Amino acid sequence: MKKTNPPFMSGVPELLILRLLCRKEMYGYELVRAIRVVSKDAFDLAEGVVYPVLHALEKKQFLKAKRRVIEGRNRVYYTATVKGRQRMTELTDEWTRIKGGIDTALGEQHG
Amino acid sequence: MKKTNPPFMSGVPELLILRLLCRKEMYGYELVRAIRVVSKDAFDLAEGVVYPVLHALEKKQFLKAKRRVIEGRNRVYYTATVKGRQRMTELTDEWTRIKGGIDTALGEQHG
DNA sequence: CAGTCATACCTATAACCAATAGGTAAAAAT
DNA sequence: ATTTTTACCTATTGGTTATAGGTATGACTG
Repeated sequence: MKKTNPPFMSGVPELLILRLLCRKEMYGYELVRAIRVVSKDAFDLAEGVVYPVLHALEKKQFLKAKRRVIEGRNRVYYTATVKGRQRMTELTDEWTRIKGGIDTALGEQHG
Repeated sequence: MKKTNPPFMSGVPELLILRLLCRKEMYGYELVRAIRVVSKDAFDLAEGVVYPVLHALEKKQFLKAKRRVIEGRNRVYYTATVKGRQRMTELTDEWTRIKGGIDTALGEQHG
């Protein structure tokens, strides 16, 4: 009994990651913690979620990766590309649209 | 190039259908149109989406089905069961939680 | 200095579910 | 007569989250 694809989560990792990487460059392990922080613990995305998303976004050229060694640690820093910023805007707009649709539908219920 | 799994749509059909069927009984074809109406055209779920969800929800005993012939037409009317209402509440709460998480994260960006 | 914890990366697989693209049948409208 | 609308259905695809592992190194702790 594995609980995958929980409701309302599709697109969320991508949006959060893109959003953070539009602000500043970050590495995967850092993103995992940042997502907890900026969502005030609403989301706790495991590394197994974050890393594959990073690789997919890089493949789609939404992100650019740079390998660096910092304090003896090997890190892969990611930044959003121009395409990535566009994608982020699209996703944000889509989020607004869908949020509006759901809240409209829920509100209608007692109308 | 088929566009499945669009962002932010997971759980949405289930929530909308449960919500509508908690109000009053409806049949599938009616639900398809009702979803457009209550969401003010934000969502246009095809029959191929709605019917499988109805069957899944009935199987999980969230819905009860009644076959009826009305005006010479064969219809399958669905209503939410007690379990279905509980599920609807859970889903609504989860929606609120996740919406809050995303909006918090998006808001944090310029903080 | 051995063992554990934290950092930092990774992948394979499962499970789920929305979307597409069909198909059937009968009534109503043109 | 033909097309449109009503009303039901299913098989398949595809994308993506979640889980559950695995590897390696540095830092802390007893």
